[in-house]
Formats: sequence, structure tokens, C-alpha cells
Amino acid sequence: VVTIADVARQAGVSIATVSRVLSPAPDPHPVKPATAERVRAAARDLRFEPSAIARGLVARRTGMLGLVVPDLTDPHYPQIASGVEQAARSADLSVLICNTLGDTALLTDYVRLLRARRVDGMLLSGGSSLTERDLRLAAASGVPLVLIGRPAFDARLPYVSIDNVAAAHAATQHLIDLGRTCIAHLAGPSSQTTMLDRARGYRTALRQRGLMSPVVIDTDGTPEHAYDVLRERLQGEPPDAIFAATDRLAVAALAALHDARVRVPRDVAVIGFDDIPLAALLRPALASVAQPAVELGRAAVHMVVSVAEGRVVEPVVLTAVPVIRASARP
Amino acid sequence: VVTIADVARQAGVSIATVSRVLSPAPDPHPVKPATAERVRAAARDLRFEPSAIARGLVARRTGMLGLVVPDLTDPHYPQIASGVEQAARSADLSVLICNTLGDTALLTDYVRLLRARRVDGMLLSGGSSLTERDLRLAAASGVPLVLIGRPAFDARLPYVSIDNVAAAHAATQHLIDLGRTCIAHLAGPSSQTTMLDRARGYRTALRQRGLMSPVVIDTDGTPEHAYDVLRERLQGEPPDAIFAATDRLAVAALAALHDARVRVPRDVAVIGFDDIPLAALLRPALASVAQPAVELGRAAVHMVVSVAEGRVVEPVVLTAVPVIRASARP
DNA sequence: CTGAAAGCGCTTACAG
DNA sequence: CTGAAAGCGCTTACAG
Repeated sequence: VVTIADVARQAGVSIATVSRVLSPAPDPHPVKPATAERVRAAARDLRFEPSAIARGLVARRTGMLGLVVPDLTDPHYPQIASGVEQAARSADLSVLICNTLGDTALLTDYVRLLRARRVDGMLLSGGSSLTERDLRLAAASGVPLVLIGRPAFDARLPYVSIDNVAAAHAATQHLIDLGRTCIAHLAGPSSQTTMLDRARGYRTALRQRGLMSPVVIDTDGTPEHAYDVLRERLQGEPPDAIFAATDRLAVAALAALHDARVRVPRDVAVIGFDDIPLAALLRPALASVAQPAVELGRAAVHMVVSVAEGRVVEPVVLTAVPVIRASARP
Repeated sequence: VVTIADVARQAGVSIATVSRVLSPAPDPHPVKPATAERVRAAARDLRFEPSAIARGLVARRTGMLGLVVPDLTDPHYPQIASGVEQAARSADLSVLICNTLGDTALLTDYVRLLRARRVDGMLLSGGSSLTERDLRLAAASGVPLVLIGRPAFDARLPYVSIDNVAAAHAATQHLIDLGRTCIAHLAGPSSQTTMLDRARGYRTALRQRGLMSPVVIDTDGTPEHAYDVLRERLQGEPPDAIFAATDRLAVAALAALHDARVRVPRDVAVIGFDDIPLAALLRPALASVAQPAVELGRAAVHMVVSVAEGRVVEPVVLTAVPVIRASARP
């Protein structure tokens, strides 16, 4: 590959001059226009592309961010990743993707890796399923860290999240407003704060109403498990509404209800969470709480950049709103 | 951050010795065990992590791969990304993700970026929607390049793909075997070879049968458009089977059929392509052609590494098989 | 077995 | 305005 020395030679100048012409320094160093033009011509000629890694070495910043996701095939994370990627691009940052597959050992490896690669920051999504030890380890790496989704512990880590309690409350409230009297919550694993928050919002909404007692159906978060649990449950008296903690669970619920010959929304209204791209295409179309994925990504990127610059940042909490579709209409 | 010099100082040796102890050279340089131990202790003490970027500078390889995807929120690409990431990790490579959103200008930017970052290779997925010019541009960057999915042109670029023609043929054949006599193809945009290949497999299967004439329903690839087109179509006499070029189109088809009060699979059998994670959870469960995403990723990574090492590689074509579920059962 | 030195490809004071 | 030189953090011949 062609280096700055090649360009310097061809333009008949020193490498310092080449650097000055080609590098957009904040305080632009004066260069004679004619010289600059010669340099630019040579660079163009040689198809010279300055090495970002050599630059990174001297600048002590790489312009790279590490994004840790548990599972890219869970439709929620591509939404996040998409938002992060978009925000990163407009901030001239690149995103290194790390798929932990829920494996703590992999997380450890990735944290080490990102540290070795000297990324400017680390974005940890799905962090609510991690143990406190995992989070401490990630934080102890010294790499600027921002969590996407509320942390499980008060680890004093900056995070960006939606208000899961409020959003779950709103979703449940909608079912109440529909006149439903037995509203169940299809819950995700209680090891995740996100899921606990959603369950809490659900409970709070019911309590304020004072009429019905909460019916929480626990799952491990996978649609398969949710389907089985729900099928079992539907042997008895079904609820007349279900608030699912994620759309994956909601889709499983729609399947279970369908297979049990229970009609949605007539017999049971259903609302999910995440508003995955396919939600609107399901039949009945799935009502769901939409997370502002792009906003989350943007906020996370800005925050981690701030942290990297040594500033103290406050957590950011965005609001998520229910999108009502056929599955939760009168 | 702590550097090799810090470790050397603390261990009372030169940085060369530290490097020899800590760097897994293929031809291990002899170091006195006691010295090595001192170095290791110092490194541990200081929590030293060698800079991958400094290493990269001297090794002239970064251990990074660029993965270009058109759209992460299309469920197909996370499957690919997942496979690539997994394969990359076992090869000790990191993946830089680039989301082009179907924008050629962004592609150009990303190619430049990946070149500047001196990635060891570039994986281009969704390339069948690119113009010949786009591909040439990417190839001309000089970065080792492998396409995921068959290229639109004979650009002599290595690629890994499934056999779309054969897979589409198999899917169509299944519908024929079901005894369906009017099988339509819900096609993706003809600007993508992938889509053309699937249409071709469909046509071939019908032709071999000799009975029915092909019915191709064109779409721009988005489920929204597919839904509209199909609703329109369903005003008239519906086909009795639909082979959709992607699962997103198939999901749109299920919705359109549902809304037109056409029953699946009784009146119309449906089979899609990609086997997205949610396919099995739809009702009726969506039959679909499953792509070996992990294998595709693995093959792509191995190939691009070979290319980077200067070897000539042959294209790899994997087979994809239909997974039959309720939507395409008798 | 160990170290001094050159070099990977850049940027940026420091002189001129 | 331009260049020689130091330095970013490593690895690796080259001497000893």
C-alpha cells in the first residue's frame, strides 16, 4: 500500500508537508497553495489513503466504538445496533460488533479485546441480563463505558434507557381502558432489570385501578418457552388480555392463543414490547410499545464520547410509547 | 494507559524482552524463565494490555474485517452478521459493521473508510442489489473482498452464496407436489440477482412440469409494497399457492391473504425464503427455505483470509433447504 | 539469553 | 511557508 512517504517523494516535499495538506488539523498549518496542489495531485495519483491506524497511534484515539450485544438474531438488538451505527457514522466513528450470545466468558474476552484495540468507548446493550460482577469487570477495564438499557445494579455507570416502568404502565393502562378485567403479564426472566421494570409498571397500573390482582406468567424469555407455558395455562380459564414483556414473547402468545382457538383481540387482547419491524404485518397486527432505537443509539454514542473526554454524564431516560394495532383494539 | 515501557521499567528489562515474553511469536524467542516470570508479574500488576493498533502497525495487519450490510433491520442480515461474527471470532478477527441503508454514496464512504482502517478484508453482503459500478469500485479499493450472495456481474470477484436457483426450484417443487395448480411467485426487485435466481428456479420448476404458466407478482422487496400489490391481485381469482422470494414478502402475503379472507394453506399454500427466526411462530407457521447463515459467514471469513494471503479462491456455493411448516402442508 | 536500534506510518512541536 | 526530528507503542533483525 502507498504511504505518506510515497506521496512526499512524488510531490517533491517532506512528509510533514504532505501531512499538513492532507490532515484536517483544527488549527490549519499554512501551506503555499501551489505546494498544496502538488501534494493533492500526488495523493490522488497514488490513490493515497492515510492510515487510520497510524493516525490513531499518535492521536491516541482510534475513532472506534465497541458495541456489545447479546444476540443479533433477537430482533430487538439490530434496532439498537442500527441506531448506534447511524449515530456513530455521523460522529465519524466506526462500530466494532461483539456478539456475546449470553456467554459471560465471551463478554470477558470481548472486554479485553476492545481494550487491546483501544476503542474510544464501549456500548453495552442487553446489560440488564449481566451479573453485577460482569458489569464491574467491564467498568474496571478503564474503557469509557455506557450501558444501553438500565443496569441491574447501582454501579454508578452511565446509561441510556427508556423508562420501562412508565412504558409498561402505559401499555397495561391501555388494556384497562379497553375494559379488560383479567390482564396477565407474560414476563421475561427476572434476572433482567428491564424485565423487572416492565413487570413493575404492569403491577402499578393494576394496583392504581385497584380491581384486579396481577397474573404474572414467567418465562425464560424465549418464545419457545413462552409458547409452552402459555399453552399449559390456556387449559384453564384464560385471561382477557396479555401484556407481553417483549415482542418475541407476544408473537409466541399469539401463536399459543391461536392454537388454543382463542380469538385475538375479541377474547384476549395482546400488546407486546419493542415494536419489531414485523409487528405491523402480523395478523392480527401486533400492538406494541415502540422504543426509540435510533434515539437510544444516538444518545449512547454522544454519552460515551463525553465520558471519553472526561466529562461526567447523567443517565438519559427516553420515553417509549405504545403503538396500538388490531391485537389490542376494542 | 500503561505501555510496554512501563512494564519494562517495572520488570527491570528492556522493552524487547517484554515483547518477547508477552507476544506469541510463531518462532518463540528464548527468554530465561526467571526473567519471563518477572515480566509476566509486572504485566499482571500493571494490567498491561498490548496495543493491538501498535502491533497492527508493525505487522501490517489489523485483525479486523469490514462487514457491509444494506439493512440490519431486515431480519436476513442479522443472520448473516451473526455467522460472520462467530466465524471471525474463532479466527481471532474483529468485525467492523457498516450499514449502507441501500445508499450507494454510503457504500463509497465505507469502502474508503475500511481502506483507511486497513482492514484485512471486506465482506459485502446484499451485493446483488449493487450496480456493477459499485462492485468495481469496491474491488478497486485493493482491499481483499468477498461477496456474500451471488454478484450481479461477472466481476471475477470471489463470493459465497447459496444456490438460489436450486433452492427456489425445491420450494416450488414442494408446492407442485402438494398438488397445487396455480402457483404464483411473489418476486423481489429484479435489480438483485438473488431475486432473479429465485424467480428462475421457480420458472424452471414450473416448466419441467409443463402444465402451468408462471405467474410472477413483482414487488420492490418491501413488505408494504408486497401487501398492497397482493391485495389488489386478490380482487380477482387468487392462485392456490405462493412462493415468496423472501420471508418479509411471505409475511406480507400471509397478511394480505388473511385480510382477503383467503385461508392458508387450504386455499393458498405459502412458502417463503430465508427462514427468519420468527417463521415458526407465525400462524400458520411459515414454511421457508433455510439459508445456512453460520456456514455462509464461516466460509466468507475463511475465503477473505485466503484472499488476503494472496491465494486464489474459488466461489463457494452452499445448499439451502426448504423447511416445511403449516403454511405449505396439505 | 538480553538489549540497542531501526522501522511500521503517521503528527506536531521546534527551527529556520 | 518548509523540513528535520522526535515520538505514538509496538516487533524484530542485528550484535553481543
